[in-house]
Amino acid sequence: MRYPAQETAEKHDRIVEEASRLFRERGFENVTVGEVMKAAGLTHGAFYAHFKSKEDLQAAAVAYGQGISLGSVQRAYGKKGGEAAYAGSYLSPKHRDNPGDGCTMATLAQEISRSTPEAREALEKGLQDILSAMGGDRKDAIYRSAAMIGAVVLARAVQNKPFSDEILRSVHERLD
Amino acid sequence: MRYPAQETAEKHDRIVEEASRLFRERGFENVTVGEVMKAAGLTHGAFYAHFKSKEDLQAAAVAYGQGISLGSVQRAYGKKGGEAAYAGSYLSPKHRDNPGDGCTMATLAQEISRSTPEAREALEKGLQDILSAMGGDRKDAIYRSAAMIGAVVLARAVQNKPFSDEILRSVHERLD
DNA sequence: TGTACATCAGTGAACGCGCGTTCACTGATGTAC
DNA sequence: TGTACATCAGTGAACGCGCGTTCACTGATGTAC
Repeated sequence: MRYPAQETAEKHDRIVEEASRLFRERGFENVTVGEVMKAAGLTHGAFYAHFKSKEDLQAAAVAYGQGISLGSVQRAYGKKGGEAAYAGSYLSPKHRDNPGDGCTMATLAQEISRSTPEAREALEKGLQDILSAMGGDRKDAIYRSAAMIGAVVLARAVQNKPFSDEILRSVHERLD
Repeated sequence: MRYPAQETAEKHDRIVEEASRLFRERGFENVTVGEVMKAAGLTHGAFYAHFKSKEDLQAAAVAYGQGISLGSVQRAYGKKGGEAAYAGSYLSPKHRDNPGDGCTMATLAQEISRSTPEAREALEKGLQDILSAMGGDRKDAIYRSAAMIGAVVLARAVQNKPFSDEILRSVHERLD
């Protein structure tokens, strides 16, 4: 049956949000369309009323995730000492241990670099926006971003907790 | 039929080498067992005479790839000015454009962090060995590694060539 | 303002394809005596 | 040193499962007149 336009739009957003979270938690390839729809409170068949394909959803989910990240950067950099505060939270055990709520680039960048132009475009635009929001010297913003992302990627790959903590701390110290 | 033991061992090595290359090029999930075996000059059925499962191969391929990386670090850091030379080649367009011949962590770390304990262990051991081979201050080695890996990950995700080059250059400058 | 009808999000069964894995079979190797 | 036999890497067909996608159908919404 047909549903009110506003409800449909809300469901659409919910699909993107849940997809973004699930993809960051477990990777695009390891999440099924059915799981995303179930998380959004719908059945899998309805998916194609909202998106052309799973890859289409990926691009939307990446754009959404990058938007969230941009918001975090803007909020942190809005206050003084924001640069250090942002590095502190980015390089925290909390961020490392909760990829589903964290930076899209630190969870999906490698997968996305082998994915569609649309998904890559969404990541790229998000990164440019984030670098702008960081302000200051652009080279410095790039370099801080690379170091933070690399640190979280390595800290998540490593199984030994003290070693993982050491990675976060070592990079954090250098960025202060 | 049965084959000479030495030939079998050579084929085993070839499977691991080709797998490592293919996984780095296209990701573990996007490479089939059949493709790996074909690249090694065999048919897919023989795979299970060499490995228990595809995941088992992944761990072996990661260990192999990390071994190659360790060799590169040892060779570079053996000469004076090795630290800068290593950063220069790691952050080169050539490395960015040839993931199949490059650093395993810069291509597969995110996928591996969601994979088996064996694959993660192989990555972790490789990283520890590399940090040791870099010598000097350990915090510095960790921080340089994170920045270099993050830079290559971002440079590969980005589609705009000048932007991608800018990422490599910006991080390179800070590490000199 | 009311009525007729086209639209379309959602359901759940079904399809089809790809891929990891298994299996029966082969025949040279390598070992036991 | 020769002979019998067990081993086992390799082949290629087949299996089975999961997942993305399609499809017939439903029925309330929203629009045209």
